[in-house]
Amino acid sequence: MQTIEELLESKNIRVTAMRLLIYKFLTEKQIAVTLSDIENAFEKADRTTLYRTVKTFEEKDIVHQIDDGTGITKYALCEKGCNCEIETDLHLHFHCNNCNETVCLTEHKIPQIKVPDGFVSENVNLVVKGICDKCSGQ
Amino acid sequence: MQTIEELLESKNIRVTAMRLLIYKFLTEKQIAVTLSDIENAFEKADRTTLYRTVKTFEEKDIVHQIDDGTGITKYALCEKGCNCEIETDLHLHFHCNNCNETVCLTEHKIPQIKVPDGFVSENVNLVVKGICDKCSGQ
DNA sequence: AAAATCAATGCAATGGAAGTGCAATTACTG
DNA sequence: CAGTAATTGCACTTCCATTGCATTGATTTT
Ligand SMILES: [Mn+2]
Ligand SMILES: [Mn+2]
Ligand SMILES: [Zn+2]
Ligand SMILES: [Zn+2]
Repeated sequence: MQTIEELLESKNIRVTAMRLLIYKFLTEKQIAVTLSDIENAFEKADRTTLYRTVKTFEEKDIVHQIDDGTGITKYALCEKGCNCEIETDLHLHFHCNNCNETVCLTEHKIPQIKVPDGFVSENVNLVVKGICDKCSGQ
Repeated sequence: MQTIEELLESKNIRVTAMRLLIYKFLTEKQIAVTLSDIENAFEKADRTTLYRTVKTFEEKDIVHQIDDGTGITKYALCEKGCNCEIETDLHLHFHCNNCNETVCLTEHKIPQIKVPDGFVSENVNLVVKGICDKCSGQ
């Protein structure tokens, strides 16, 4: 089991207090978060720093971006061993219309999607919307 | 075959010159369009009018909104007989990474997606990204 | 037909999120 | 410890979406 410090170093990211805090925040959240969520959690820090930290994490495949259709970009930690870099880590995302939370369903891979002749599929974004387990009350 | 006027009236939308023009524009375009696209096509008209016209069309299930991941909302005419209102008209959308165009693949229905116990699926957004037929050169 | 009513349009302004330039600060290197 | 490079904070900008309000235009009522 590697520490967060070790993880960051292994990805060639300098360890800073801010980065450790944000990484920890992301691990504790079980859902995808917006930049505003992070802002609210770290009111002392500057928005830009938080923004750039997340962008750094994204470049280094520590988090992946999620477009759940709300119009606001969300981020979630990548699973260990995920292959974000080859854009083939195609798990689906679930957005709850009730609580507005979005979760990664990493177990649920996206099925092969057929496209018409002449079209070349490189990447797929699949978001299921509905009621999450917490809100459906079971 | 009903005229555009008849279609609008059947949906309880007042027929105006602007609405006829925008509807016609949408039928001529074979791809999903942004508000800016419409703006450029109607430079004499005010952006707000165009915006509200499209919103009206959307409410009345004449167009549907498409989130193709570019961050800019696009719109396309609904097929006749589509069931946007019950959110079960689940065709997929294709976004070309080369020409940046997005098309409805209305023939390609979205397969049934399994979600974990406790989750209730109400709607699915599926966007395939890659190279379109025009750009793949075949 | 004129008055009254209601919807559509145009203009101006706002809000929210994303992104950038630059200076100040902090961390690393020798 | 000095020099260098990366990180952080502040201010500013851009872009798209959205709203308030006055004006114009169309429809209905008398
Ligand atoms: Mn995910
Ligand atoms: Mn479509
Ligand atoms: Zn929920
Ligand atoms: Zn193309």
